[in-house]
Amino acid sequence: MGLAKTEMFTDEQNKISMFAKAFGHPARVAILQHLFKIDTCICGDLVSEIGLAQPTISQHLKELKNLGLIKGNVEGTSVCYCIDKDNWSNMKDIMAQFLDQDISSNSCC
Amino acid sequence: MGLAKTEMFTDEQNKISMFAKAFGHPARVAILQHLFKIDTCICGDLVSEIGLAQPTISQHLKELKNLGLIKGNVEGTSVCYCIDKDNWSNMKDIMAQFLDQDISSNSCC
DNA sequence: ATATATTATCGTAATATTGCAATGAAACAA
DNA sequence: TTGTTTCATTGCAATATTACGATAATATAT
Repeated sequence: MGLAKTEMFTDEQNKISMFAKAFGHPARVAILQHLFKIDTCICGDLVSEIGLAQPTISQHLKELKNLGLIKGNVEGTSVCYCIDKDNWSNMKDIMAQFLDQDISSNSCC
Repeated sequence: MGLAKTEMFTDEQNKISMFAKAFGHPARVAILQHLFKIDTCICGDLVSEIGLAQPTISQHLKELKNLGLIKGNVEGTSVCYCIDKDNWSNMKDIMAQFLDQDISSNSCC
């Protein structure tokens, strides 16, 4: 069906999977890494940096923006995209809670 | 196209996105959380715990197993699934490197 | 006004993902 | 053997994702 049954899961589980889905494409990982690296960015840079077509990059940026992980300011004819620090930090806490679960030693495998 | 152009990205970027994709569905998040919680598990438990049909759970388990995040031992008629601790730890390091990037303060937004 | 530059949106094609009913495979019990 | 239990696999339908050409929208420059 291609449709996740989100209503049967907790808000936390849905939130984790939504953030994870955003990182589930190497282009978005590359975009975020580049935004961290230069800390100020316009989309044109990304198109030449990443190697995908401009509409494709624009679409990936839109997804990251909808999730709140980045924000963009219009500056003349171009748009300046950056990491949204507060939301990134918040996301990191949620993901860390999931990734850093303790593993006890009485495993059967 | 639905096809990610993995060849234009680094191994690290592809690895991050592959792990993230595994966490990109709430059912797999729930499965992993449950495996952490009880530390010994058979698939039957998960079907009643999660609420999806048995073939669906089995498919999600297969994906997690293929990535190496969990492993399964056959025990009579049932299969015992657990977290693969070494691989989980390794994945955590890779994800942390991505999530914990420093944000300098000369942002434009 | 016209041209240029930059980004967003639309439309479409190709592929991937999700979910489940039906069925298969393997181990065990009676 | 025959049935039961448990999990995997197959096959299919519905939806989502990815990518990009064409085009629109906006701001700036000449």
